[in-house]
Amino acid sequence: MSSSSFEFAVQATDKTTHARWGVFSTPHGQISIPNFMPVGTHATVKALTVEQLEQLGVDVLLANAYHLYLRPGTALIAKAGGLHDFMNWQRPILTDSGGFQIFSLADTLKLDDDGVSFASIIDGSRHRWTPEDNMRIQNELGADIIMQLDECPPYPAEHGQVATAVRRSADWARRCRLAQTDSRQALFAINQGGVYNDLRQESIQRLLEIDATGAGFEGFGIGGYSVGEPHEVMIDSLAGVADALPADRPRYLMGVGNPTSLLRSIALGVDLFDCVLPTRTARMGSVFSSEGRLNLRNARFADDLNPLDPQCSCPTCAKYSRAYLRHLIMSREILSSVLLSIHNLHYLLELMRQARIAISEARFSSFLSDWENSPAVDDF
RNA sequence: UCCUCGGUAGCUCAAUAGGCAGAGCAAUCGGCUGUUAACCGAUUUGUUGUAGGUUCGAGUCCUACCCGGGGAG
Repeated sequence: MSSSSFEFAVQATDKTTHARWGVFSTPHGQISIPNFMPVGTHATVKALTVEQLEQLGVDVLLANAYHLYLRPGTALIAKAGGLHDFMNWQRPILTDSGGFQIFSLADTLKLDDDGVSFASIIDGSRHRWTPEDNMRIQNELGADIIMQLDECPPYPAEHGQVATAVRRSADWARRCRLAQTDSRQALFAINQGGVYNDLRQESIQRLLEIDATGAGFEGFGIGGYSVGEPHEVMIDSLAGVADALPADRPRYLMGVGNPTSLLRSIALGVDLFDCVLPTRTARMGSVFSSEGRLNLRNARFADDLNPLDPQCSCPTCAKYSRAYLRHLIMSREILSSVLLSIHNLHYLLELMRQARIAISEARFSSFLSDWENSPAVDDF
């Protein structure tokens, strides 16, 4: 570890799986692991106030450097005192570099070994980032954890294309590490390699070589999954990745958010997750539940006066019926986004709490098998 | 009573000169995974007011009637 501002303590490791329970300490507080980070791309988790996020027990939020750089601009956020003050969230924040946008907004970007050029999706203006530029931008944003600039290839992608992304991302990790010197910010490198096991391992080796030069990474992201490959393919591939990353640093599986994937990944040794799934699908009327995914738009809920999920302890389930929530969705009332986002985030956060307890009590395996046999398990 | 305009999907409306009746919304269902997403996609519904007529062919032209809006008296 290159800085004393950050400390990672694994308090228990499951005996039969690779699940870990612990704490990652940052300047803005502790992050328990395993944990889920709600996504707040534009410095807001859509539809929710920071007070609601605090009440949900959120440890850490994710924001996006690409989008915030374009609007409102990093200068304003720096002037406000950084992201924490700007958005009034005093707990940990992680910013994503914009690497995923290199994938998801490929039409507007051009990549080369030295960096990325792109046209603003807001006004078409031209921009260019090197890894060093990206570190400066994320430094101005001031998150506790920042991600290296990386290249996230699509799926499917040719071996050669993914290999290029692996090598480029590793070189950018090196440059980000050299450029990032603020001890208040942890830098996470990102593993790539798609579904090619040899490239995943090559990526890890390249990152560990940089790590071994003295200026280590405070954690590791695992990127390039959940971009369209079948779930089983991801889990099979991930099995050889999480375990190969250093045990003394947190492992963050980027962009994965369905409940079963979270638990299976935790069993493989993953500590952190983020995903738009709970909040996006909530806004669209779809919810996690002890009965599995429910689409509240379905007509069968029209006169269902039962709680959303009778087994859920969230504020939404405590007070509102399925029929009322469906009415809000069908009427396009913005309250539906609020109430269902609260429910879905609570669901994943509670799942993570239960996983932590299970690991700490050395019974994660049975916890996982109970899940696999429950109606809540996701359909794949 | 007369004149006039109109009647097409649950709703609002399209449909060249007669030539396979179709859009939006609604409804029903599906999708969403480091957010360009209060989004995207699929599907369903018709005695074209009624009864006749002309025509190879009528939502469209002709006749009568029914219903509604407007106007005149």
